[in-house]
Amino acid sequence: MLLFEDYRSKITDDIRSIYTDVDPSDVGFDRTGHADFAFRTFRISKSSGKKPDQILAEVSTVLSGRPYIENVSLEGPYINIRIKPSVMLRELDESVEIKGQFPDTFQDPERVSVEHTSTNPTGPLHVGRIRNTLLGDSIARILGRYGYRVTTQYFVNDSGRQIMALYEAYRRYNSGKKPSMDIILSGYQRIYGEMENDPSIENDIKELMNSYEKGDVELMDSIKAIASVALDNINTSLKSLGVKIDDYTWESDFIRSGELIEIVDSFSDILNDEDGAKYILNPDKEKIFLRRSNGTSLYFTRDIAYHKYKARTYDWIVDILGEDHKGHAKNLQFVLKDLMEMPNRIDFVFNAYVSLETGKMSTRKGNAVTVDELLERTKEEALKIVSEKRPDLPKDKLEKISLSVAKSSIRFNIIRINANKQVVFKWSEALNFEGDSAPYIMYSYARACGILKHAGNARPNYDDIVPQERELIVTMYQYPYRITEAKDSLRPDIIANYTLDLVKKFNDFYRECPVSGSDEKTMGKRIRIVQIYKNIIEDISKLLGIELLEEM
RNA sequence: GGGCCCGUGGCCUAGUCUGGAUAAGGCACCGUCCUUCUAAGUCGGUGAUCGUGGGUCCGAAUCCCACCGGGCCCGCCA
Repeated sequence: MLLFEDYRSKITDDIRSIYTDVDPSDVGFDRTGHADFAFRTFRISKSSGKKPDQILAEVSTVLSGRPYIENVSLEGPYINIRIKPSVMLRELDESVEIKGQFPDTFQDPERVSVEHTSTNPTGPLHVGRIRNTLLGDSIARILGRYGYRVTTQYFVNDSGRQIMALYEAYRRYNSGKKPSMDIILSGYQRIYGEMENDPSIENDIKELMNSYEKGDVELMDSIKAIASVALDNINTSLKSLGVKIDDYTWESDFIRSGELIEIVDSFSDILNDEDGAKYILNPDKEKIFLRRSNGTSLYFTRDIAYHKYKARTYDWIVDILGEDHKGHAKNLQFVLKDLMEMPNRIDFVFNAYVSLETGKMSTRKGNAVTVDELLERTKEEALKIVSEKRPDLPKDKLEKISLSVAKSSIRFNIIRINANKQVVFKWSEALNFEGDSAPYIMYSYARACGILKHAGNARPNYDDIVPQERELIVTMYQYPYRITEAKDSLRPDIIANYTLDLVKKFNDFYRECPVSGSDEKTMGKRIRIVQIYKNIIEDISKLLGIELLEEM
């Protein structure tokens, strides 16, 4: 959990001590610039018959006794509440100075698993997939920041039909050659083309699945070896964006262990049969198949086993899935919660698809922008720009800056959009580093570093706060509320959009409030403000995967 | 046919959960500011029937209903 002075709760509690029936949603941050907090009196006026100025008098009586309240005033039907900026600044400063961060985190014992990516190892990671990756990675980081003990998970498919096709392709076309991503991918694309005219392929795949399911260890190992080549390639791409997976689980592990058979057997009471295939019914009377008629297992059953595995270690299971998995997730939820009565909290986060202007992305059809390609081109573009802007810097520094800009931009552009919105990938947007972008944030950080480099020493001071300072302080103060919101709704885009708002406030401050050269009291105050800002941007950068630079 | 998601200036996005003060940013376009801590920045301007039509409410981008447009799903695939 997060530790900080929660004025919103305090104010809400005070108001509710007078009007017990007040709706907490009537007390909140004001977004219109009238105050810090606003209390809407409509409902209380109606229920109590009191006029707004009577309500103001009563609310003022309670709130004016609080040391953090600056003033309480009435504007139409709104009671506007302002917090003393010096108190907020002191709160921020002491947290940063003493705890090293604002807000401070109290380590929660609860353990959380965040599964993301889990893409089939059949080809290089592409732009359509990393939306899932980056969502999951940021969610994991946000939950960790909030205080949970978080582990990221990747479920590796080395058992499905697609992987058998991949392996069969390698065996037919490239047997004996050292497997590489190119060889694997081209074979995979080729076999789906030839399958239509050559029924022997289908038969061979079926045969492979049978041997596999019977526990042919040699076959399992061979397939795992091929899948590993693709997985290594994917992992290299993940690493290039700063994504780390803590735990890989292979689907084949549950076949080897015999657990899948136990799971199907455990449903014997409600199991139905269709030509030897086994299924159960969901509440909508739709069939959920658990085993094929030829006895081989299905992804759904392997996923049950995987979730049983996760439930042994984690209190809270979070799965990031493509929106095409909504049906799968609904059924999984039904089986785990209703049938197996799993007590763990389970949440699914869905991401809508990223398409190209030319249509859908597909590994099989070779119609996709890979992560490596995206990173390469973005880096080139960044290098062009930074070389123009900073001809004074040496080559290696320019390279370093462009790489950080590229990684950060890619992550930020994807993460700042609400996950259930469909996205069309456009190079013109990916290569734009102006406006609402990662470099905008990074640049403001570099400016903050510049200020601190130029400023001298001065004793901290919290007095005589001017409007631009106040706006920045209030926005920084809101940070823990935004972390909490993002954690509750599992939405990193909330943090991304908050950050843009925060940077704008910092830019206003930067323009209007010189630090070095100002009198000692003013400088003492502004150095503290800049240091807090720097600290919060550093904190946020870890949540969003932005690589900050002291100069750029 | 059934289910889920999305629709906000020319383009992209926030706000929708929890209804409330002038609908907030960015791109593009026009104009401004580098003798002061980095101009990847700043300030100002043009530009929005919040998909359409009903309804609820003192009050609707936000809630309800219908419809339209786009996406996804409805496999013994994953």
